[in-house]
Amino acid sequence: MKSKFNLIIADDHVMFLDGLHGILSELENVGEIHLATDGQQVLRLLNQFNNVDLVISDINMPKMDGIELLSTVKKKYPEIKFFILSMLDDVRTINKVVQKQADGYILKFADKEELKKAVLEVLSGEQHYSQKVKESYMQSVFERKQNSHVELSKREKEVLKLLMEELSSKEISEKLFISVNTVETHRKNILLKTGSKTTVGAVKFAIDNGYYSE
Amino acid sequence: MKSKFNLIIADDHVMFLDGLHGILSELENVGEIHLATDGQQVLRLLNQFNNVDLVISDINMPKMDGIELLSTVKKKYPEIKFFILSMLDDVRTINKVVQKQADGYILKFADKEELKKAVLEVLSGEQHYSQKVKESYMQSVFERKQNSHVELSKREKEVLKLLMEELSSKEISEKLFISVNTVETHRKNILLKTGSKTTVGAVKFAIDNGYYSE
DNA sequence: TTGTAAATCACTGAATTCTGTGAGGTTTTT
DNA sequence: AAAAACCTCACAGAATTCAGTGATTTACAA
Repeated sequence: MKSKFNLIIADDHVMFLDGLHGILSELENVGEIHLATDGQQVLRLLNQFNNVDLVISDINMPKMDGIELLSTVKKKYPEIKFFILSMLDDVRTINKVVQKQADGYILKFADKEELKKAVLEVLSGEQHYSQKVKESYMQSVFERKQNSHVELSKREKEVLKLLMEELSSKEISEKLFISVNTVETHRKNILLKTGSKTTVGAVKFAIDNGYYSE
Repeated sequence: MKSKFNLIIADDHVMFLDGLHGILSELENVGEIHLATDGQQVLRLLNQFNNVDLVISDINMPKMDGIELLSTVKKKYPEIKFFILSMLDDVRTINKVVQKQADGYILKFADKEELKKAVLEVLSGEQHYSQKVKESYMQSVFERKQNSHVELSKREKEVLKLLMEELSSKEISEKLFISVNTVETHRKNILLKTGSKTTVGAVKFAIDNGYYSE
């Protein structure tokens, strides 16, 4: 294990960045700390310095957000540790982060001791997720079990996607060059498969399962 | 002008609070700094210490948010300076803060130098608003009614929430003990306010804006 | 080859949503 | 005190969705 590690911290709130910088410089085995206010800047820094060990990043940032940055970094520099420091604690965000193999996820509600601990853990190869994050993730895993075996057909997905754009059955039928009756049948089957009573359920399903790209 | 001023800083992100504390202790004419993680705690501190000169507060906080706290403090302790430190830069929020006579509004995008400068200015009786805040406010003054910001009424939120549970208008009316016609009117207005063509749009809005807790 | 799933279409009737318009009382803001 | 926003209710017709049933064709797999 190295004695000095070099970091990049990214957050578009400069003031928060200043605070983080202060907190992390208190750690003895931390060497250089580079600061960035958006994702692209992080990539430039990684290009410039080839001795970076850990990237700590917020999610909401201009130009390139933390999730996208995470993907990019993990693909291009698989050996670099990456963890998310965000105030977002919703299920969907957490899912994305876990899916993309982040080494950690800390909420900004945490105090600086937890942050320091997390940094040290991640640097030594462990993972560190906030308690709340873990709970949310468990919950989502449980929820997913309920509709994981749900598979929509290709056509049903197309219909659902257009439905998400607030089109009526008639409008969808015109877009897909099929009969309104057919669209209605597809919708019926979508409700059946997703266990929904109304279109509302189908919309929630679509969002939960990524059939809808906002 | 006093030589030492005492502050209270309030933010529910403990880590941010730590950072702020560090930054502000660098100022020479700052004396005691009290920390709080919600609005009610600030009120308790004000009750306990009668030598506080300035409160710096975030907006999003549990128990009592920054706006409400601002009102309360300004009413009860008109001589105490108060400024908002938030990441919210939407027109509506800014309007409220300006209306309620805050001594300043700084965005978390600012750097620590601006924060220090702002603190000193406010302590010496001036106001300090971030450039962006001023711009947003100006814009809102000109645009007046063109508020693109969507705010649902309390009742509308209730209806939307039940709608998200796949209830029909009839079922919602039974839950809220109101007429079906009323529910329909609320739904009508929800579609209007959110600019939706169908319920699908309302559902997407609900999810995007956290009106739906999965 | 037989079966299963998918995609297509049709018909009906009931239920629900959407659109439009109006209106009276309450609460909040200005 | 006046204005604006909110909550309530009503009616009505058009449009849409939902539920149930059944059927043909294709495609892929057991």
